[in-house]
Amino acid sequence: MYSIYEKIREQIETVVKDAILRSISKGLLPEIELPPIMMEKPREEAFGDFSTNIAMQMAKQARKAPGQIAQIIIDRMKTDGTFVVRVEAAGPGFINFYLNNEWLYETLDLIDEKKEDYGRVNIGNGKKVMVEFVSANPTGPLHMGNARGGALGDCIASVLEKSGYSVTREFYVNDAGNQMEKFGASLEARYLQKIYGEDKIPFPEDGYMGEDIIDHVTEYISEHGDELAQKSSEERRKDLVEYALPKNLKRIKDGLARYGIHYDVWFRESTLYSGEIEETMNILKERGFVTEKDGALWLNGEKAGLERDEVLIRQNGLPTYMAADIAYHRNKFVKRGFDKVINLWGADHHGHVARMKAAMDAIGVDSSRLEIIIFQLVRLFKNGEIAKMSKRTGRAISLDDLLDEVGVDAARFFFNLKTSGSHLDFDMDLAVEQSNNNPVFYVQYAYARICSLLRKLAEDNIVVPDAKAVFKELLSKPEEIKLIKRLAEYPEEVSLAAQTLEPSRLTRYVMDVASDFHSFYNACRVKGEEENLMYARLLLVNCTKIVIKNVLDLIGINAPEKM
RNA sequence: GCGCCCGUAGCUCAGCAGGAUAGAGCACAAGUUUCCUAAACUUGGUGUCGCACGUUCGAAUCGUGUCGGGCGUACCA
Repeated sequence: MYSIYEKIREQIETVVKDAILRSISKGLLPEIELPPIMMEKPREEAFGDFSTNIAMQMAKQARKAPGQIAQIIIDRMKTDGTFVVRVEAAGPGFINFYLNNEWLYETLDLIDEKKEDYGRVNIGNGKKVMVEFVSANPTGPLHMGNARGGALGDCIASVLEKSGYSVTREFYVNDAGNQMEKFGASLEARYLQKIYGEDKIPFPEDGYMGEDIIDHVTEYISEHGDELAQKSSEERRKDLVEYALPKNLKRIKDGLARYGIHYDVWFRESTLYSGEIEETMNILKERGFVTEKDGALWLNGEKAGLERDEVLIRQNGLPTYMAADIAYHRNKFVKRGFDKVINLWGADHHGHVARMKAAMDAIGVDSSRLEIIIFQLVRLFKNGEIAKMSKRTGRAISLDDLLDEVGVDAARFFFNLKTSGSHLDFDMDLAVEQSNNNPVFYVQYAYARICSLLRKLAEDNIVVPDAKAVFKELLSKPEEIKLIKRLAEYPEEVSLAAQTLEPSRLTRYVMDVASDFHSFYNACRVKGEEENLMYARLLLVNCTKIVIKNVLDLIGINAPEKM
């Protein structure tokens, strides 16, 4: 068992199902096909600990009023040997269950037993899943979009790991194709401008405007001089790219490492050019998905279910980004055998989603195995004003800048505070504020407070007891009960975060844990209480510590023992 | 024009495999510390769920239309 919810769900399902079957056999309900019995937590505490809407689900088929059905079921319900102490029909036909506190005390046993594994669930069954994220162009520094995608992707990967999937984190390095051409052309232009003067050499219209390009050539010249001016353009670009690309990649790698992100695989686009793109194009040809026109090779839109045709191989013989990407995804699924692939793309790439999915079906890979998460872009706020970031204008606020200003914890926390679909305004002033306005501090403070309490008790040789040896039934104050209920939700939260691919719910969850803890702390003393009560509370405090730590570890945020 | 995302309290957002009086945090106001970290807690009001139709016993949640904001619509990536 990994979760008390699991146990309660089983109990309620069994009890309800048995009651329904008994009712049917007595002719009180018609013989119908049973809908799945859903257990939910009522919004209001007054509606019991858990409820089910099964009576309403059955109403149509059974041709009876939901309230009536609920009562029939309840009258035949046998709850011996379960947590359930009272059942009632309420509202439009809900069946509400009231539990004794035993399930809460078992929660503490479970947390104490599992410790850092509390919250681990198994919905993945070891399935191989890849999360590909950030995959920033190695033509410049990481920007805010990468920062959000990075925090999100890394946490999604962590949540899936906790949920029983075998996870690979991957970064796709676009070290080939058109943008490398543009990168080379941009470097070359800046190089020649340095030597002959800015007004003498035009900068390519679609070149990379960033300061970093200039920095590269400045460094290059100081290390290697200006003899490249004499060489051919082709050679010049090649040398400059070979100089700058590894530097950019290292910077990206270091920046992400600082951000707490470590990849299993850095996959280079260039490796696809020695056969795999061609192979993939041949498969598309064989399956009849391509047409040739105007000297180019196209993906047939009509056949693939797209609005229009898409170029795969240009007139000049070079594959498009899309051709490489199809080959890349074929590599993920076919060559490397991932059951499921999750890609994180910024909103500016959403147009590519339908095309990639269609392309997967076209090469014979079920496109439902490819999940693409589109996250909305970020607006950075500082001093109440929008702080612009743009790789093109050269006035970019990079990931490094952000981390310098707000730190890793705040960045990761804030980027995981909202659902990926929501537009995100990042308030840099709030992120560094050391007050209760700042949710990062709020949560970390709760943890530090717990650690401090434990230290104080340890000074008097009072240590956390074994859960089994504690009189847990002494925990009965509203603040204690509320906190334990919250802790009991954790595995469920992990499971939901994995299913919806929304780690933001864990960030919000840990804020709730912190809040419930602070309330408990203000209402209940530990040190100095009667011994049995003190140990019971001490156990609860330590369980809270375990849960907060587990969540913070999961989302990659520091849990400070002192603040 | 077409496509995708978003529109819920003054602000930032949850809720959206339809279900019980729509929730948090912030802001604002008043209180709480001889006591384990007051970076904390307690109490207080707020909503045409963008708008309009439709499906349903029941819609913030599903469908259609519409308005507003963002993004996309290249032989760019």
